[in-house]
Amino acid sequence: MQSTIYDIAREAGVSIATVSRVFNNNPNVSAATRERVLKLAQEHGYHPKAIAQGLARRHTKTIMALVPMLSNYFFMEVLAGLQDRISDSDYDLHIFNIKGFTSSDELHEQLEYVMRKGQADAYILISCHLRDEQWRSLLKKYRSPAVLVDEHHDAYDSISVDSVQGAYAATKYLIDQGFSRVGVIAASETSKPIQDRVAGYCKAMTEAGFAKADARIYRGDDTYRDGFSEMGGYQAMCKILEDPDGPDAVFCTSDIQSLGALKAMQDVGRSIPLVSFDDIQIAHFLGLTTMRQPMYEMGTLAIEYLLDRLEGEKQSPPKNTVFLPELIVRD
Amino acid sequence: MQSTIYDIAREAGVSIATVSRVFNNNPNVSAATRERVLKLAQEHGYHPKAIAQGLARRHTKTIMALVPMLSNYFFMEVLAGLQDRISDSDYDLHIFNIKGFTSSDELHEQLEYVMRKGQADAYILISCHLRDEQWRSLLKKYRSPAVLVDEHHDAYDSISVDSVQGAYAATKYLIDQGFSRVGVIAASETSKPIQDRVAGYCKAMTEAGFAKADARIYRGDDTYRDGFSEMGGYQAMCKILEDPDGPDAVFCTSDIQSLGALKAMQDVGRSIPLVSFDDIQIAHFLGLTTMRQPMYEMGTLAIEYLLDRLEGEKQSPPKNTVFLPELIVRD
DNA sequence: CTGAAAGCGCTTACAG
DNA sequence: CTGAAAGCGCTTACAG
Repeated sequence: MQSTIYDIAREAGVSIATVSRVFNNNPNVSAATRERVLKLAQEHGYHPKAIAQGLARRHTKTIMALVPMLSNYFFMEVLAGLQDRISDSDYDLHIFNIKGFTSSDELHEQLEYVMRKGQADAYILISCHLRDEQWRSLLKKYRSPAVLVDEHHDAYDSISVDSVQGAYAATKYLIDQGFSRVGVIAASETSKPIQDRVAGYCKAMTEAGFAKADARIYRGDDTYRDGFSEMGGYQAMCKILEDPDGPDAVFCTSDIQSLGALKAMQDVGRSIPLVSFDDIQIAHFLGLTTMRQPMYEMGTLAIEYLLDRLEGEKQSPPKNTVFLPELIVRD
Repeated sequence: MQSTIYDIAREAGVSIATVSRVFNNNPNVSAATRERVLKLAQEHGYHPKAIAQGLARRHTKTIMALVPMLSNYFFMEVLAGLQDRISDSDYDLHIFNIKGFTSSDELHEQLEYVMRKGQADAYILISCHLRDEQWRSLLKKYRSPAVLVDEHHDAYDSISVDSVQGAYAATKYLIDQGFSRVGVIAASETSKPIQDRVAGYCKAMTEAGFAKADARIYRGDDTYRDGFSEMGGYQAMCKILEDPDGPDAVFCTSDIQSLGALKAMQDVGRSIPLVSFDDIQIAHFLGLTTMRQPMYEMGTLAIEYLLDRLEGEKQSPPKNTVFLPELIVRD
């Protein structure tokens, strides 16, 4: 068995309180006994167990990021910000992947499942979209600090991007270039970001004087990752290319879908102007024109919000930051 | 404060042992009191804290995946396998991102830092490369089950890919096509997979009768992610394109570098045949010919190995699986 | 079917 | 500078 604080204390001829003190850098330990304890610990490979410390201290010095689709490029960029910012603190970041769910009720349930175990001092909920009453019920049960990323709710600290405005700007950009049949590659209708981006597209179209009937909305398979996938974009673009009355320019709801769309165009040897959304790393190398989300900054900000709740003003009203996506022109 | 088992017990008029039993699905509880307890728990939002359970039970029902570069496409595919396989068990997966390190000593230290806290019952160490004595010293201190993925050591369960053979096959494929100046886009010389892949390349070259001097090795910036980056591949390809005596075909050590290389070729309007390594998701949509690593399978297998240690034969000798990469021809 | 009690491995006033 | 003791929130034989 791994040795415990008792083993070390016994061998060092001190009480467990003293051993605890040296590991907590309490100055009230003589240099001699500190050294003796440390040496013994080294020999035994002893270190206080986080679980026991957590119980005794009533906090774990851990922040947990909950994310539905870990294998998502958006998340990875947010994560970079999370990591960089948290490494300045004395908290550790644990990442937990929410299993597949088919309804917001299931998501709600799974969020509860992990939060109620109380494994972390605070939570970062990334790309989790719930209904108002679900957010409220969650808040009522678990009062550990939580920040929402890529989602907005008054009762929580939150950091999101204005998808409607972003999609609006992207579409308008295309319209202003003179394209008269701008289409959109969307994905699952149940996805909130998709709803917003389609809404932004429609808004720009309407404002430019197009009729409702002029809306050209295309979707590929949206069972996998809500359609935020290469294949989703590929299939949607295939439909576009087959459509004799199809778009002469396209707004695509994510970079990863654009990769698929690009391949579809390449396969048939045609090219349609495309504006995308996200600006993940590969976008630069794909030469994608896209609406940039400040993913890294969203990550650092999320940690700052949480650290503030944890160590600063715990009771201040929720802070909601909404970023405006920025058009990055390439190609 | 969150309510505890004592609150529920008191209100239900039972002992904490009984409350514990209902949450552990112990059949020795009358339906009536089970219901009463559950109802009260529901009202209070009570659930046993994982941390207290862990201490009392002496295990956490948690497996932790340690990975140096979370934002790595290779890891994401492994992760998918991890997730799918673990969801059949009653273990949870926590992911911990090892902070940046510049030497294997630092990596070693950081691995120790997290493992010694004993937060999980078992560990999956992904793409962690240490020296023999470092692996042994780690093993000596922490006897929780651990499996190595993308790394090999006799003393541990491990799952890896034969990079030398993979690179050899890729290079030979190019040589067999009649190219006489096959080059390689490598990355950091300190990276073990890179060393192996360059070795495989050299082996194929030598075997085909080329002299040592014929080896054409190119590298871009390798400070970021050991050179496993779009930019690394981009820069290396730029050098190739500028070299009048440059390669007429290239083996590239990873798909992500190939993306950069592709862009470099596109920028100058030239194209050189490329064989890559990994077969991450985007490879298909990029039309990359590549040596496929069975990343998903590596993930599922890793969980199986661990579950076996945890619940099956704890003392059997280490199992080492080495996959052979498979050539996927595209383009 | 249920409870009292010991124990998991720590931390932290409190007293000296 | 150090120790005895209570407590963190649970589980689990043991006894009934």
